[in-house]
Amino acid sequence: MSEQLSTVYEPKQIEADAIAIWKKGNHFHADAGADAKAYTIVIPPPNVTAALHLGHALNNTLQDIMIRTKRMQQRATLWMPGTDHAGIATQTIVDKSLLSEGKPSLVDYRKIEAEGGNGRQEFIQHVQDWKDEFESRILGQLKSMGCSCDWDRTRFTMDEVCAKAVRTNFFNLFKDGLIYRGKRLVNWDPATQTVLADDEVEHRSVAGFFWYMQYPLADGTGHVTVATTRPETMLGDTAIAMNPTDPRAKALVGKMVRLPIVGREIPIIADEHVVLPNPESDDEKAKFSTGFLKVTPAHDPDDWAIGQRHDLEIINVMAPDGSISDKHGWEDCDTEEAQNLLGMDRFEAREAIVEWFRQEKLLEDIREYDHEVGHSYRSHVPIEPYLSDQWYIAVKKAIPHLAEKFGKGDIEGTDVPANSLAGLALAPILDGRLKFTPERYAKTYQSWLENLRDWPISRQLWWGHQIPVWSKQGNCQTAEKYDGDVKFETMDSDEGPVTYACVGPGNEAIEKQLEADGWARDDDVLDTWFSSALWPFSTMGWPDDTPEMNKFYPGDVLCTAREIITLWVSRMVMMGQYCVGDIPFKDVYIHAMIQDGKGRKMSKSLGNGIDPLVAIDSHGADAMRFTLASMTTDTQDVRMPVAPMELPDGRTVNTSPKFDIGRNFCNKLWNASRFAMMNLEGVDAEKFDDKLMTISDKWILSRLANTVGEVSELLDGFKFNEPLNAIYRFFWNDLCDWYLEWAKPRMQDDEQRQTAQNVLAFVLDQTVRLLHPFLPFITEGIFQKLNEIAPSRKLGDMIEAAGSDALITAQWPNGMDAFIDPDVEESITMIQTLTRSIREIRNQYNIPPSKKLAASADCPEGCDKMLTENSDLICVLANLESFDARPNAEKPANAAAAIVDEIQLFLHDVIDPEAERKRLEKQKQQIENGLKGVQAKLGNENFVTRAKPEVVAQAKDKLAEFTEQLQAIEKLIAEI
RNA sequence: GGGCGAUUAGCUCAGUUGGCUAGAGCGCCUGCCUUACAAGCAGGAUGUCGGGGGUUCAAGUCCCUCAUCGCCCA
Repeated sequence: MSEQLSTVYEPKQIEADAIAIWKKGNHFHADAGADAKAYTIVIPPPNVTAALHLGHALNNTLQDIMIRTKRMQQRATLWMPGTDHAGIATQTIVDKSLLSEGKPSLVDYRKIEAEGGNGRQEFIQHVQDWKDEFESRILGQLKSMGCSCDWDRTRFTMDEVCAKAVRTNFFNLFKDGLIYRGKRLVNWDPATQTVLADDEVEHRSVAGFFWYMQYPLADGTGHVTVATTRPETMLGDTAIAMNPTDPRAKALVGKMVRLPIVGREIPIIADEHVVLPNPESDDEKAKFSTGFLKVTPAHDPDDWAIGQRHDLEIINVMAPDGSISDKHGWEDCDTEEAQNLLGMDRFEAREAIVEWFRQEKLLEDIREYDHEVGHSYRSHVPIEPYLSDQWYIAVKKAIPHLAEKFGKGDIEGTDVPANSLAGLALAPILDGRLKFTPERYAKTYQSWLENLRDWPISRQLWWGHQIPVWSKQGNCQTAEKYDGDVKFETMDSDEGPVTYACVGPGNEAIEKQLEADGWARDDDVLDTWFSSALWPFSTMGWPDDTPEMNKFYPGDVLCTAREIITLWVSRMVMMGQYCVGDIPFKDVYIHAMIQDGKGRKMSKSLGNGIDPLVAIDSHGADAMRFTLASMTTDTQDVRMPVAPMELPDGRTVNTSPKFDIGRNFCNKLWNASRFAMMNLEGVDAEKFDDKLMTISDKWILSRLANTVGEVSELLDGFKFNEPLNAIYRFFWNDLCDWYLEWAKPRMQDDEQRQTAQNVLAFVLDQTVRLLHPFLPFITEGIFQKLNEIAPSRKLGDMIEAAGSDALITAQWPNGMDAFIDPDVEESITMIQTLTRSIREIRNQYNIPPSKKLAASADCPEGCDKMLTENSDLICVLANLESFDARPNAEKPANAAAAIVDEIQLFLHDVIDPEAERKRLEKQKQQIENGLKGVQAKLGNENFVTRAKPEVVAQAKDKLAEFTEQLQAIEKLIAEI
């Protein structure tokens, strides 16, 4: 690293070189047999639907910072990488892509499968191809960002190792009686035709209507009017409900209503759920209510509950695709009007039904109404509450055999048993074993678990872990011939009892036997989260007793975004406890969400996203990481202005000018290092003599020591922007702005060269160590050059930087506390303040930078010695030929003056009376302002008597100082 | 509907337990290619800390309230 190198940092080559060094040394690989204490982070697996975006870049940069720091702190460090199959999301996106290419899509493969062909396998092959492509792109992106994952251990949620964990866990849950078949209303996505969990439903405000429809009484004595936002569900109405306190209830409850179109006679019932009408009310429901509620148990969760209370008939009038159908539980579809509706989409049917009521003069009113409607987070169509058979996990059911380990009975203040799945996840946050950073997110986690409902785990998809359950009509439990891990359960269904056989992993022979005996495997797959929940240990080979499980579980940190808290974090803790008996991580770090410059979420559809690879092309990987880390505070959102930029290769791409911050820093680091290397020729650690160290040497070492302590502590507390700022200030504002400038002349001086060289080599070494977790590439590059030019970095017997072939495994800076020297720092601060003051005067008088001046100072007894001894420091950086400090020094004629703390500073032979008066008046004004403030405080008796003594003392010191300064400046003004 | 967060310089953001004249980077103005760096150096200007009320000797910081924006959950 010397003259031949570019004066501008070029990341490409350095990045490639560093990657080669790390690969050759196999430094990312974690040794399960190491003696050192383990440190484990398991990646929140990115899903294979698409390439990574900037949010992932942030997420993984932070994980890499933690991992690299701990690796340098000599922990046995594992960062487990991998990807998630993302069932519904990937299946949907592959289907869409097939459609857009005009190829056979899911509909066609379903047909093939239904006709006895291999449609399922053929479709899955397409998804598999997609997965292969995106997995490799994603892993490539992570590698380009410098993520030091243990690539040899890369996992995928559907690979063999993870699949075994899934099978094992399902089998255990089944054996524990926690998995059951349930028929109830689910969130149904008619587009993708699968059930969705509550948290896969997005609520959106929709401008809709209330339709007021008249239903005639069966006895011909009149009608009731119902208000509904979903007229199409009326086909499945099985009652009309009224509030029992409604004055009309007495006469009406018990009567029958003839359901229009269908002709079904349904009862009027009393239920307190019904809201009484009140046009004046602020409550929207009361405002729009007629007091009569149509009850459709098969198509509305509230109606379902009413149906349960009154034992109402449940009539499902829709097919899984959301069209009106008499094939799924609707038997009295006899009238012509009803027949006409069959096959219509639910929204077509809505219009047709409204139109029918209009024609029949039964439509009383239409009123506009904005309301929240659940939409599929994947297909974005409105969710249909739909009656369906699904597999559920009982989350609040006590598990007797876990009572001993985890306790039993409800956790205080909740209805969650300590030995239920929810309880297993709830307890660690309550007893403090599990911590969130920032802390406020613990509340999200806690309240979610306290209000958890049973979790539906089956999905009507093909892409995923197929449910390992075989079924057969009847009670078939006496099946001793299946020898192995099989658990039988007989459950009731509409068609009588059905026996289910759950088969554990590795029993293929039994599976074949079951099928030969007429058992049919469940077509459905498991919810994606079922396998994600196991990720912290399935990746390590659980349920087998592997070296990885022994060494690296439980892990340390999960780093993720806040929308993942309920989806992932809670289930990982739950299953970690249930499967392994311990929480999968102690800390959960929740980082901010990246928005564009206008506060909008980055998204493909808005075109405001940034591809990390593009940012790397435009600014370099280190620059991107620096900027992302520097923006990471405890806030919820960060804004990242997006702007198009033309790259050298001609592409115009979306990137962010914010990455300039990182690029500028890298460039500065590059050049400071280049300068250092140019001056380190001939450095010899054996020639270092601590007695020759100057105050500037002691000062930079003191500043370094402070920075090392600060940075280490902040990183342990999951701070990212603060440690980075601390290093920034140290490197740029101390090392570059002052120390390097002071070192320049010393490098030409035979007496001082070796001292300056050794201190500089040591400080640069420590600086790149501190920066390495943030900027792995450039720091590794600099470290390699430093190893060539200054192989040994030590300061005599005082301290030695432990050598290493590669920075990635070099020892983290430590043991520097003895270098902290407040007196030295105070002296240098004074020298800097004086220097700045001189520069300011020079600037204001427009004195050419090249012109050397003389200066002197009237300073208090005591600091004259320090200033005189170190006058060269001021001379070098203020471009003076001489600087002379004495107590009671006289102001020379024609000198400009300034007050600096307790010092009067004189810059010789530059006087311009008018300018000087103006300048001094301005400073006088500042002093007076300060003085007024302190006087007001001390004049307040309450302040003097009630404020803390040290605060009062401080104010008194300030008063004395301002008073003196004011006298001095008034004298200076008078003398002009 | 419940919860969380944000509102500080033109922009993006810091500001720890209340306590010196509220900071940084970018941008802006002035002067510099001072042989490490113009992606740089030196200096400068810019704030009723969203509005209102309260607690306190003292509030950007704590409490109440209003407004605007965003997120999570139902």
